[in-house]
Amino acid sequence: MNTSVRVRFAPSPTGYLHVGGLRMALFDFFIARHYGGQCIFRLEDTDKKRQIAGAAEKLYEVFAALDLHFDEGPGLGGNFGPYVQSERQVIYDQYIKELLAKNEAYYCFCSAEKLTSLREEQNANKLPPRYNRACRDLSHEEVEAKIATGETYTIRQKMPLSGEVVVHDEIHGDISFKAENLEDHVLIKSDGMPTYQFANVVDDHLMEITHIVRGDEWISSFPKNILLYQAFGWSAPKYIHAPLILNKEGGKLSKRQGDVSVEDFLAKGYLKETMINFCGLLGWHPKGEEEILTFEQICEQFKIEDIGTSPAIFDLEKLDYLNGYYLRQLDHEQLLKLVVPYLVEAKLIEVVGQGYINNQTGEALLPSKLKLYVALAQDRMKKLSDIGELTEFLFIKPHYDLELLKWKQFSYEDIKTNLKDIYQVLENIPAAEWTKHSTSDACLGHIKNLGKTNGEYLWPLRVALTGHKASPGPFEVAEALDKDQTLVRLRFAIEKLGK
RNA sequence: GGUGCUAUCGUCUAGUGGUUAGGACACCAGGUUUUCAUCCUGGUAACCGGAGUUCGAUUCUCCGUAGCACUACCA
Repeated sequence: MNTSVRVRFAPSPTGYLHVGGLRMALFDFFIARHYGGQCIFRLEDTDKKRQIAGAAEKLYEVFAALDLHFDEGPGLGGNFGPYVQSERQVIYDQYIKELLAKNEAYYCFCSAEKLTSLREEQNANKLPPRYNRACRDLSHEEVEAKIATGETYTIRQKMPLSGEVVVHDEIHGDISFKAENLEDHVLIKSDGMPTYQFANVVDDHLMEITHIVRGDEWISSFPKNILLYQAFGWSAPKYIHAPLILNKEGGKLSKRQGDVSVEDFLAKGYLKETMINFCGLLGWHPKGEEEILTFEQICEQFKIEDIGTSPAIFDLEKLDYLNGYYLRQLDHEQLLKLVVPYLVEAKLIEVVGQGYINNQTGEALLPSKLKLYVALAQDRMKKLSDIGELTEFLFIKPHYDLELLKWKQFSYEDIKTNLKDIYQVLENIPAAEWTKHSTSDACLGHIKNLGKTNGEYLWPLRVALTGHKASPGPFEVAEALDKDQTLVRLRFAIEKLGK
């Protein structure tokens, strides 16, 4: 018997990774890594109506993008396979026979229509909708006869008729349910496939899972699961029901509202560090006051007993903050690499061999220059996809209203004079010495000598270079642009003012 | 309707039978040689309600209220 911690992430094949799913998987990883165990991936594809081709591969891709790697799973190997439930049919067949033999389960021949009308009737009479156990006490002969005539059937679990079932959750403590509220639920569907409730328990036992982390929505089926373990005579693993993640309105996070698929977040340019840090903090909190944590740091700190109990709202503002923070930590080389696909998408550049071309002008762009462009946006980015909007003015001469050049109550005449003045100063700086420091020193020195204020020179200068009311400072922009382009833009502004 | 879970600033949360109830995001103000952003400093802001236990409850118990989940041959 394996004594180390084993946890599993067991998604159904929905075709994408939900942020709630990521949070669950993350908790699994944190536990596995903290307590020194294995994290297993198992695909729960027992619903034939919801089959999606390549679901496991798609999920693997997302996890790979997040640098998260399972220890066992389909295609990964491991001694407890197969790790796809649809490939485990013989196992379920064997175990349901055992349950039947132990008289812990029974055949049910009630049709779906019959069950539906029963439910409707119960609802109409304000009774709790529950299976009436019509087939629970069928004799062996009756069952044989029905099967012989080809009647379809399901197999249901025999629940206790009275008493209380007390189950223990690692964070909620004991939870008790009255037997009368428990239903003889279906274990094997009429197509022969197991339900989640059955496959899950059998697989968790066979795969020697020690800790089950799942969402709070499963609490209501918790007693059924425990009863199944008991029916088999197995000891149950520890259960951890983690709080749900809600949207801003306090409702369920759903695909319809967008913003639930991890792929989408990644595509928009949220970094893996952000997703891991942010989702890791949903329903769990470190002991200390530092909230910016790497995967490794969380693994080190993560304790099961620190998992919270109340639902958490997925706060996009904090996600943006966190992503901005991680973006600012990147060096320019890393940032450039990450941002190139977004610049291409924004049609600002094209990648040609090892270099780039400015898609707006058709001119070649040195990587060192592009790096300067990108660096200008770094402090302002919330996500990688912001890059286009933030740097567009560098690639193409900006259009702006004349009025934007005005600084406070200065006249166009004043602005024009100042711009011409600054032009002179800048023109005198040799191209080879053109840096943000040299331009800044020269301009600021000049303004100071004149006894003027920075704003009356620098505001129009900045607008002339960027065309925006909010942008990086003029000297950084001038450096990124180079001397020629800076002077071109200045002349353009001066001409504009001349009209 | 039934069953269950949950309840501290707007949000994520820490915390305690006696605390100036702490941090982070957001927000506001000031500073950082022009704007925006960054950065720094400061600030506003919370224990759902009612009983009970107790010298004393935000903390423990009960009731209520609210939110959410489940209530399928879906997971």
